[in-house]
Amino acid sequence: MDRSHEIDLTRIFDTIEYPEAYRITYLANAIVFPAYSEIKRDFGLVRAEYVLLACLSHFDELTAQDVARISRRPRNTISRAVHRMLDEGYLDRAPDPYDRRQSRLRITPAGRALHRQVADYLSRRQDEVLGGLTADERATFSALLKKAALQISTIDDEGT
Amino acid sequence: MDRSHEIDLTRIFDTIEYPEAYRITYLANAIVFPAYSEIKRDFGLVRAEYVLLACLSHFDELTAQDVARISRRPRNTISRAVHRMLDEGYLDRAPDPYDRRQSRLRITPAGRALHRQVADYLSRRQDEVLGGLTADERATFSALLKKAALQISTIDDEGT
DNA sequence: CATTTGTTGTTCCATTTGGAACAATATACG
DNA sequence: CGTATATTGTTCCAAATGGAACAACAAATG
Repeated sequence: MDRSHEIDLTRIFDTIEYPEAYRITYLANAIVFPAYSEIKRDFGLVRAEYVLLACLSHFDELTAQDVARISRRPRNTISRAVHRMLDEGYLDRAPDPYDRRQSRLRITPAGRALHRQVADYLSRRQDEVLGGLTADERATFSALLKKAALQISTIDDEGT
Repeated sequence: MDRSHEIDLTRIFDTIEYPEAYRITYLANAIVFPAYSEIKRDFGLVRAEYVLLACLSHFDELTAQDVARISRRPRNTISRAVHRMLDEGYLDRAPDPYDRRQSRLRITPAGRALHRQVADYLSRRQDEVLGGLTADERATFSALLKKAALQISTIDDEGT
């Protein structure tokens, strides 16, 4: 416990030029990093891998490209994750009869079970971090997060 | 514009097991990634580097360790960033007379100028993403983000 | 004071990462 | 129909990344 020069390191939350962006990324890091380390340690899963499992747990059939779009991650990282998860038996892949470039991915029961465990780690950390909010605050927060997140899909799809 | 199977990719915002965590990281990615790419392209700065500049723009003297704590990034990445920014003349470093393990870092005017440019990229993207919120919503959102962010400092410092 | 324990900044190394280019396939358009 | 353009999944490669170990120094403990 040095605290020798004793500065308030949280002051930057107010003074930074992009306060919301800063706080959002700060929160994201604070939630995801610790959980991510545990997940890697306990299950050997890399980020793109559990993202893939999460997506396939909530859509019953997706292409790799779909996953990339949902998760906003580069296609090649998803491609790698797909191979790995196929090898481990967490995924099934079937060629799309109508478009031979792509394949349709599905999660297996084993994959789903793994996802549930991983999701627990993230939920726990999420609740820890948001534990300081009242139920009302949290509901409001959650709703605003959703609104902002949906806004992005609007912005970034408009070029399409 | 294929949209061949036409799925609503945003459905996962509601069905995911950790909705707030998911939305937060989604927002963080959506804001930071595009800005980050531009910053790398236009200024050749890597993430730890502009984080370092941001910290030093808002505290007039910090050690590398302080920066690591503020930014929640591993010390070695900060160490690298310090060397690079020193070489480029964006930083000054002076040995701490009271503790010869550490040095005191300060930003130079050139560093500050660079930070301002970088900050613009992030502000712009932030405002784009949050553009869908009303002024009231945004104020509420900002306050809740801050509260949650501060909560983290509490949680994670308690072991100290 | 001596020894143990903790901290800082750094280097080393293996892994992860994402951009770019690619072949295969599909779509658009003359 | 045939040629140009776009899309999908993949491989290649260079770069960024973070954990672990390290030396130098400081603080705590007996």
